Amino acid sequence: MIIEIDMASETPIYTQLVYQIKLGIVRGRMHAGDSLPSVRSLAGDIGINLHTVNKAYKVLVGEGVLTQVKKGYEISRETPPKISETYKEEFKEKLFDLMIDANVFDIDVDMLLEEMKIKLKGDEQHD
Amino acid sequence: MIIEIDMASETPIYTQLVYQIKLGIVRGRMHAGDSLPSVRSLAGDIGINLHTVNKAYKVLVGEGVLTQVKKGYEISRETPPKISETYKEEFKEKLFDLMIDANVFDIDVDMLLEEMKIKLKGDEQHD
Amino acid sequence: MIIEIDMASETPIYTQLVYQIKLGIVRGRMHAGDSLPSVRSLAGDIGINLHTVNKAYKVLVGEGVLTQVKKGYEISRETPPKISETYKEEFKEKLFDLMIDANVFDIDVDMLLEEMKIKLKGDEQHD
Amino acid sequence: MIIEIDMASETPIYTQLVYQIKLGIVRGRMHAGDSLPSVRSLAGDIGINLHTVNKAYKVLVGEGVLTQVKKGYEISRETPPKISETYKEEFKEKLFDLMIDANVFDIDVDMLLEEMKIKLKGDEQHD
DNA sequence: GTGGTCTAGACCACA
DNA sequence: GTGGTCTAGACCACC
Repeated sequence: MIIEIDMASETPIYTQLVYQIKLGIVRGRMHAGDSLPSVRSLAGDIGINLHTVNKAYKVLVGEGVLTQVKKGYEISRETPPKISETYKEEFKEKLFDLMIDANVFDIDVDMLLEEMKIKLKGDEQHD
Repeated sequence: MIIEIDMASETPIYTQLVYQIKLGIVRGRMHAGDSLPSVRSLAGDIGINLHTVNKAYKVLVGEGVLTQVKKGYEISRETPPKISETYKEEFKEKLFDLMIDANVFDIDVDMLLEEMKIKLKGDEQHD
Repeated sequence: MIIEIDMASETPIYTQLVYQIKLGIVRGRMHAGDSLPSVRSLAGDIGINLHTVNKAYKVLVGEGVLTQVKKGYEISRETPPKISETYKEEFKEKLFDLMIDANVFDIDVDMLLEEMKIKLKGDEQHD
Repeated sequence: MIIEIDMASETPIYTQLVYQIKLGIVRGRMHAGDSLPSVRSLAGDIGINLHTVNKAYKVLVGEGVLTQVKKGYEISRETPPKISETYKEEFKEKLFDLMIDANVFDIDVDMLLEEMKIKLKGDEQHD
């Protein structure tokens, strides 16, 4: 698993981890039913605290992205994970705030989104 | 000034305040050179501490959105405020993370953006 | 009298006024015994509050630069004004702090001082 | 860390703290990458409020002297911190005002500067 | 009236 | 343990 963590970023490490795992799914590197590395081994590989990995996994379980099974964690088999209304509200709030900034600072969001669609596909094909 | 703060939200109050003020500008309710309510009066109106308002104002000054003058704070007269490269990077990161979630949870971002463009204009015209 | 006040500056107006008056003396535009404009007229000319001009004059009296006489204020006849040890200590502190910044931010103070010596003389001769 | 704060001074405590930290760097007592004492521990040691220390640290981060990392604050690794034009203008203003006073009060700045260069080096070598 | 500074104490998120 | 946020209340400088 390829995980990139920026220790200097202001984004909490567990949050970065959450998004890196989701990114793996979006790019098609990980599929429903795949099992994840153990908390201990992943923490060791990345060089971060056990608790941090644990928290990231718990968050993903809470979102329905991962499922905890006997032998550890795996990608949930039911897709797409159902998201709660409150989560969707949070999502919209965040997006709305970003749009406000885009307006205030004159950022071209449409162009950025095009870039990102490409970046999201990433190396989807070489997997 | 119309300010809506959700005390139950996990978003810090000062951050909400920052976005509410920016929203006022984007919607055309406040214009370059307009002066803002004093730290104490706004705090009193909203029912929060003056330090919280102060922090929001300071953040906006740091972003170039507000300017501090002898008699208080006002909307910066130079528009649009130039945004630093590092800030833009942060912006892109946040947007990228949102796009990941949109993919994972099958959210139609394009549709949401249309909604938001309308919401952003808001009551621009009745002012 | 030529007084330049920057209302947008973070330096208090009365402080700017104090320095502008001292600058007039240093440049030889004003001499011992000269009387100053009345508080009211100067405030009117600059467009600031009476209290502000008053405070500046009071500070200068306190420093021995001005003397209050029946008809108003005049430049002290005794030169150079004696300064207290505590004032000199303050002066040294300020200068020391500036030197620290010069070191940290790699500013060439010697060069700046040369510039300033010229600027201080200013239009000394055309008066 | 050696920090000297004058509680009776009219200079704000956080400002004194800012200069004391810079002085530590200039004197070579602290180097790029060194981590600073935690906000709370330093506040406790000096006997001031943690918010006051916090503000000093924030100012230094804003100036590029300190960097905030996950585990706290550290001296920025990139040296020297680049200083903005507006900051340099402020610096020149302050220095100019001091030079005015030096002229008015007949203070020998050149001599003081020599003293200060020695004081700045301080105990650089015994460390 | 305005903002600036400082204190004291609380709760939370992160690692 | 670390910093982030928020509150409450105080005193001061400036205009």
